[in-house]
Amino acid sequence: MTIRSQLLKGILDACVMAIVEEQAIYGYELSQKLQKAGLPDISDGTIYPVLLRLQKNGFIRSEMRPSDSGPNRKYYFLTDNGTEELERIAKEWMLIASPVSNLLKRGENNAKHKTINQ
Amino acid sequence: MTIRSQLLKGILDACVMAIVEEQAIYGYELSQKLQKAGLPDISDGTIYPVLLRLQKNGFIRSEMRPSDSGPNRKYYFLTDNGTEELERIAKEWMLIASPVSNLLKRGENNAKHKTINQ
DNA sequence: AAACGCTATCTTGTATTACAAAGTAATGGG
DNA sequence: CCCATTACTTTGTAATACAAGATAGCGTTT
Repeated sequence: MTIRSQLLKGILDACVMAIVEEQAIYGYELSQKLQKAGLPDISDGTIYPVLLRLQKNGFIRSEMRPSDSGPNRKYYFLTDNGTEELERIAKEWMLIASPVSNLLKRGENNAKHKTINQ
Repeated sequence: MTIRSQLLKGILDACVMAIVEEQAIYGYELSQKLQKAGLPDISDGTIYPVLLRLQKNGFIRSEMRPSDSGPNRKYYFLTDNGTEELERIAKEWMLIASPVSNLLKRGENNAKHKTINQ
């Protein structure tokens, strides 16, 4: 498993909900949106389970619609519960991301750090 | 499992390494450092497995030292491999954290977003 | 029509890891 | 001697990103 996989844990659901909130979207298009948003190479084997999970939990709902070119598409919409959940996760994210980013900046020049214990 | 648990996945190792890089430290003290850094309530059931994993992978090494009050302490140091790994994870973190934060900002006012599909 | 490529979705299995829970052990104070 | 505190370890569980594979509709080319 890659580092990236681990970093995405838990936050991918919120990313998907954030995109669905902006506009109703179907799975295949979603992976392209994620790519544009700066999260490339999220495979459909990842995305569809996320969508199913979100729907099962009542955070999104779906609606089949025909396509001009190709098989039917399942469009997803954010529910009210989904909006609440998204807000909750977004808050938690900020709470975690901020201190982590600070820690990982590591004071720019680490050669300086020679503590008593070293 | 909480949202927070998921968000911490994969990044906790790097946080621990970042702290160990600053100064040699033992497990018990580490949880207090994490607290101060803005990551409270990381239990020892989480921290010690992290330390064991990092050591097994050669990213940190340890050294027993007597304590003035209580049992001996196992101090941890970052290895050269650890420094490299930390840098790798830090880069990946920035790559993920930035687009995620953007997505989760959700354009401040979402009431406006009424697309054709809604 | 047969073959192909693209669009689109779903399912199964695996590896990883935060955390709870429980246990072990050393020290010093009462 | 008991107990609190410090300090470390082990075991088990739940959650989830992803690979891999299966299914199927549509248009274009052969």
